[in-house]
Amino acid sequence: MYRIDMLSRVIDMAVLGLLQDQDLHGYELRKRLTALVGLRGAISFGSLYPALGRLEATGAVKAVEANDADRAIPMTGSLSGEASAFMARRATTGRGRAGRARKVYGITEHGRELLVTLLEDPSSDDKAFPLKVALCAALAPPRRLELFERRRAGLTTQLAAARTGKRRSGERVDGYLRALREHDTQTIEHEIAWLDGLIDAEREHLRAEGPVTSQEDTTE
Amino acid sequence: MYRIDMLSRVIDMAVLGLLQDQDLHGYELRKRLTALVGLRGAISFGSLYPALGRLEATGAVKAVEANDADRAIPMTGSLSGEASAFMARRATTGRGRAGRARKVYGITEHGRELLVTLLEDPSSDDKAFPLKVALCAALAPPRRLELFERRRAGLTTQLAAARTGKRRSGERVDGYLRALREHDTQTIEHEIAWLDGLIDAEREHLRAEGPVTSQEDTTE
DNA sequence: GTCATCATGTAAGCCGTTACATGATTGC
DNA sequence: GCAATCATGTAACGGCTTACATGATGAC
Repeated sequence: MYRIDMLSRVIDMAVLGLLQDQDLHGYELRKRLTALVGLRGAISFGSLYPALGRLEATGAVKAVEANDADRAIPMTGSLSGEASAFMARRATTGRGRAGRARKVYGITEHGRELLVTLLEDPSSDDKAFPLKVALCAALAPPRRLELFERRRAGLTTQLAAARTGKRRSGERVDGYLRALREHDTQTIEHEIAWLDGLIDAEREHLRAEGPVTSQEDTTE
Repeated sequence: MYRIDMLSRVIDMAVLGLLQDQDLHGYELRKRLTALVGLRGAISFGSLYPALGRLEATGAVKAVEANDADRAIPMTGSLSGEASAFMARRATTGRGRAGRARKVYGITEHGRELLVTLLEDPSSDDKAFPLKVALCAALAPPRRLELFERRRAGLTTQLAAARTGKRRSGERVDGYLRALREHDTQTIEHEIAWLDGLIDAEREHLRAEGPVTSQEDTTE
């Protein structure tokens, strides 16, 4: 069902995450994507459009006709509400919208499941962790907690390795390298502290909201 | 002279940086490289050997015959000193060393110049900044200071953009995304503070060591 | 009338990883 | 004799960026 060959495709995760909130077309999607991952490299059309094609081919998203009342599609220039289906070329529906015919995508049920699968996959944690945090509201609370704890464990290991692996072989270490390593260590410690905050809040929430006590939690 | 098409090749910079200290063969180089960039993704042979080939072809490095007294080549199992040239196959020079014939590389004068060019190139700052810090001892003090200040300016811009660009269009922002952004902001602020320390130390050093006062500084 | 912005796509190329091919030596 | 480590390379493939191709519309 879910093509294994497209797991760990970070862009797919981001696209599904955005479409989960509302239907969007490619151009708008790219703007949101850039805002989402922002600092760590904006994505380009050359990877976005093929990604949308892939997701459509596997049935994770599908083209929709922009007129459902609740899932508002922003018109990039604002538009009232009754945008009829074929406003594409020279239409000037409502208050005029420009450019080529847009293709608006919506997420499918399959897409929602795929998103969860992608978010839960531990092998993509390293490359995609910040994105996963941004989208983790889509996860079941226990899975979310696991995500945070997995990351915390990984960082702890890194920290231990950094501290143990001192002074190996003929490695020259000048002041700049030492300063860099020191800063790296502090950055990791800072992230661990941040994660501890998230983990605490998450556990609090689990205790308050869902005292399930039985199985159901150890599924999968 | 310096092929423009190979600028911003991060691996080249790292290799040159390591060979600058001592002659090394590929296998050993990879271990050091992994220790150097460590956390942010270990490099593989599949990219290292071609990189060495490229650098050799352009004359930035050249194969050497491992016997200069001062530029000791670590034998991965320790070896005294008189490692003769053709100890390759079944030789057992000194105290036996295993495996295939090793190819030991040394940096050339051209390679040293290339390294400086690579380190000074602002366009590779983003991808390679930590590496540049690790190797920045090779830079002239004023260039080093520029590197730090350039980075600081970049981070400041990012921070400003993050603060200004709040609440755009129909963007949904949940608690997790907010927490992520908050953490990102703090991480950037932390790096700026760290850079301020480096910059101060650098300026101090410049004032004490080299009060040149004249030109010479504004060269290129 | 032409520039910027909106909008979608394709093709070429870069850079990197994984997997493969090869082979010697040391230690169990 | 078998696995692990040392050691060097090549080939296939993946995913992303750049550049190109196309085209409509609104603002100046």
